Amino acid sequence: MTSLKPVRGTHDIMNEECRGHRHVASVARTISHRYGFAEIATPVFEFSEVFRRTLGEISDIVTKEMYSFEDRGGSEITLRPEGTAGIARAFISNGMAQNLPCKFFYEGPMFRYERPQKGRLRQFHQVGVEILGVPTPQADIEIITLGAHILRELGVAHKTVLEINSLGDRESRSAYSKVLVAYFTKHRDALSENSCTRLGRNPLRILDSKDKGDHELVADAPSMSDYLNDTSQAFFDEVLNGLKSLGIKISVNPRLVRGLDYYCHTAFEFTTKVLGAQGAVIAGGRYDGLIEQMGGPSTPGVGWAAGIERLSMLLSELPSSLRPIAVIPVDKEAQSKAMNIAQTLRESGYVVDMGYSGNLAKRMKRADRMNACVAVLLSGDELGRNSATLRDLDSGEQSEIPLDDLTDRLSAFR
RNA sequence: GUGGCUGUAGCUCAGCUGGUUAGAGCACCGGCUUGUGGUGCCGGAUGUCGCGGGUUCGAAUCCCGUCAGCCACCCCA
Repeated sequence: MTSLKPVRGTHDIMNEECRGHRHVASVARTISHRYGFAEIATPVFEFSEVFRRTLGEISDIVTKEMYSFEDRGGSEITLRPEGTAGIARAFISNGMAQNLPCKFFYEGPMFRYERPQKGRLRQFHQVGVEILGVPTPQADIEIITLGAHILRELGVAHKTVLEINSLGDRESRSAYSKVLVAYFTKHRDALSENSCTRLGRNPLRILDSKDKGDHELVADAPSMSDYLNDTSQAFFDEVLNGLKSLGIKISVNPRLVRGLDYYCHTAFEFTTKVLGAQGAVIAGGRYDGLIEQMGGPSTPGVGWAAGIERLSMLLSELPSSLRPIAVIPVDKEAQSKAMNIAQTLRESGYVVDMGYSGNLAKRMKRADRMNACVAVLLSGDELGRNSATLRDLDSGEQSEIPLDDLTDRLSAFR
């Protein structure tokens, strides 16, 4: 056991946890489907270039978190660290610009070489959605509403808040960026070490620094909202109003930013306080520049991704699973007939458990452990009379019934 | 990548300032009950005390290293 451990940051997902993951994924899938999103499953690995181009050479993900390797044919391959890049690639590869808009839902494992922590693993799982080809705020509104809907359906909405901000279009953003760099450069001495390095490569990120000293500087820093040009402001207002009219509660957070260049306009996160430091459960934004940056036709996009593990930890209870029916042969003569009966029941849609060995007591015990609702006891004698014993495992009541009535009688336990 | 805490049975943990056969509860297996589970009673099995090295007459206990987990930074889902 000591030598056969899973790789750091990975683990085996089973039982309750597995059911939790499944539940999150299936709720996300069905609700997304209701909004017209079609599922897409891109490969879990791509040429490394796909991620380098979309995530940018300087992002943390690309510089230190990718699982990359050279395959036997000499290709540079990377296990996907997130889902959008693969979809953008698929969009271009398949010439999907021909029938816009495209609405995609995806689900699956992602890989990032990070130091494991609560809500942060090296192999983790996401569900996500993307809308490609819609330049107007309707897409932003729809996609955020979808996120809120999924959280509500999962019963975790009350544990989250929706934070939202606008990064403006390219013009607004670069104007703001200049002012911000100037401001922080002036106060460089007071800035934390981390933020000083961010000043050079990613000044916007200073805005959500966790350093206490930085907070004061940030509080007095020029605000993005003052630098949005008219188009950008109008866009943001429309998103905000649209969400309000759909009854979505929002909290505008002018310090919410996105690191990567191609992000513009809407940036949002559904965050929670109950998961410690890893508070974002759904995060996304608009990325009008992405497809073009990858070499495709200029196509606007907006999307989000959600962490299945994180959402799953928020779940307070799982939907109850179907209780099985235990089919129990009491003696050897009944063994093969029991198989037949179990098979018939399974084919008519019942969940049936039948153990492989053990006397009656053991099989009853097993039925109990499996949380079976009813046991069908079969013996040679009874089968000779064409009957079986039906035992209600909750009340303990049991009676002998004709085999022909079995399916009907069991329907009461469905 | 940086810092702090932790690592004893399948799980949750106890084991005081080093002292000889390493414990409990839950779970598991068996029996009371050879055709009846969930409660009860009785019994049983299970550990290279994370791994490697060191100090010592003696290490689960102290020291060093390493690996892993947790928490935070960083980053993000």
